[in-house]
Amino acid sequence: MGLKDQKIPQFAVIKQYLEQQINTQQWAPGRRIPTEQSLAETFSVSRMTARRAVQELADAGLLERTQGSGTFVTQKPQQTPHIVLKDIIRTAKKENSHKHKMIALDAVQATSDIAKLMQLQTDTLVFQLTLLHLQDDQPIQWQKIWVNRAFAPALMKQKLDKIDPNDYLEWICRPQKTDCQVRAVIPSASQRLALMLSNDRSCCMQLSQRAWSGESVCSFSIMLHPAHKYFIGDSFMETK
Amino acid sequence: MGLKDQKIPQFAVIKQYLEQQINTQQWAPGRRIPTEQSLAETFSVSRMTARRAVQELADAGLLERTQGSGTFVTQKPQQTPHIVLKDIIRTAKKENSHKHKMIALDAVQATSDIAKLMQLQTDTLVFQLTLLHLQDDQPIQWQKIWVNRAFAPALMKQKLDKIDPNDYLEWICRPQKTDCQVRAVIPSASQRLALMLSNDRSCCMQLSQRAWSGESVCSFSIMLHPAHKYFIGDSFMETK
DNA sequence: GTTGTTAAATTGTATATACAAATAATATGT
DNA sequence: ACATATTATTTGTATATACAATTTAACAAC
Repeated sequence: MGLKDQKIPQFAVIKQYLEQQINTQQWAPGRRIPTEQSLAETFSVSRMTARRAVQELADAGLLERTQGSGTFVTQKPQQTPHIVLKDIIRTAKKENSHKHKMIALDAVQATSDIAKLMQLQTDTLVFQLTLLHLQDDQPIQWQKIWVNRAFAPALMKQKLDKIDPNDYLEWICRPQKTDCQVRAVIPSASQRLALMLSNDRSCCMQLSQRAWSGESVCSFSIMLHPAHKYFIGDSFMETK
Repeated sequence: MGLKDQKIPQFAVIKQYLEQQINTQQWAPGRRIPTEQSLAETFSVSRMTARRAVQELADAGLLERTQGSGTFVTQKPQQTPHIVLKDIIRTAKKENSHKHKMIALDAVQATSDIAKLMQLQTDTLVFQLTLLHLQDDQPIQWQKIWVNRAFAPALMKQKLDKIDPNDYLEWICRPQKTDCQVRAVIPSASQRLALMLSNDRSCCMQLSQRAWSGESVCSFSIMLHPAHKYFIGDSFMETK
């Protein structure tokens, strides 16, 4: 065999060719690309092999296919930007610079708002935790958690001064899915005090998160971060 | 044929079965799933059909495959949540409830900060636009845009009262990539005035976005939204 | 026991074929 | 000219088969 006999499969070769045509705008968005049959003949492969190349690019969103009509270059990449929600607590824990402080721990009746969010009856008993997270002894997050008692009946028996309630809950509930929301808010007086925000003209990034296990809500959590210590997205603003 | 003879293809049936086994934890993460051959026999289909079901779930990230060994349920220790950055201006435009107002339009020398962000020499001339976006005649976004003149030399000749500068820039620059960042900020006096925020105890969600074309930055934009009119993520807080 | 070889099992790539389903183009009938 | 029917094109689903590549297990040699 020749020296250059790579193990690049043929469908990958076709895929590469198609990608190149699309990315270099040789094939404008909306334009129809060669049929599977045509590609198969051009590259001397079977239709199924050509099909795989086209199909995978369609799955990736570069192409759109309609039965009977053909395959077309996707009109709008239409990239609504995605961003990752960074978990500064987890980061701090990895650096061993994290501590937490329990502020309050009660069993209370769910308000109608909380009950709705957690899909429980109003006045159902839920655990309510308030805590403060510190990094290098500086407050970075004020957190309030409401916990569905069905998922963590022994919560109040735990040594929640030693172990982070979030870790305990994750261990117990094993949530598979989460809802998230990000808002900018003005902290209350007590929150400002806890976060040591002297300036009364300060605001916070509030992260709300609902943890699901199957069809039930295990917990609902509100996390408040001082705005100057937390942002989300790419960190291009502080390059150099 | 029977009444219930749906057009559900067989690979989809197998896919559904596999998904169910995984989601209900019947097959724990890390566990090995039946081989293609085995699935083919169980469901009385050819191996290629069974393969398709497995492959598509692997592509979706639910399964992991290794040649020679087998197919396994993916272990996902934790999922860092992703959220989409909603573009309320685009939404408003679709509802025909959008207007915009130019506040300022100049050619200025880039400050060192802006120059760094846009990868230009300090003091390079850039266009600087300030505008206000309204939905149903209510201000929803204050925006400041810095534009690389190389990408839009004729910008100031446009009728930017009629056409949204963002649309013009997208048309001209055709950005392929964007950097994004979200912060909570306290608006300045002029911003508060423009956004009609009477309360001085209000804060804003600030979205910074850098648009790239190839290796160059076409524009940098800061978008300020009143906190009570803008959030990102899932909208579970206002269900019902 | 350790090492090397062989064999079996499993996924990966590829082909040739057949028919179904949806669309687009063409022909037909009035 | 217009509506209808037919045909051709193109993608979608499915099968049967073959061989390659990789991993795991079993076995043999030392």
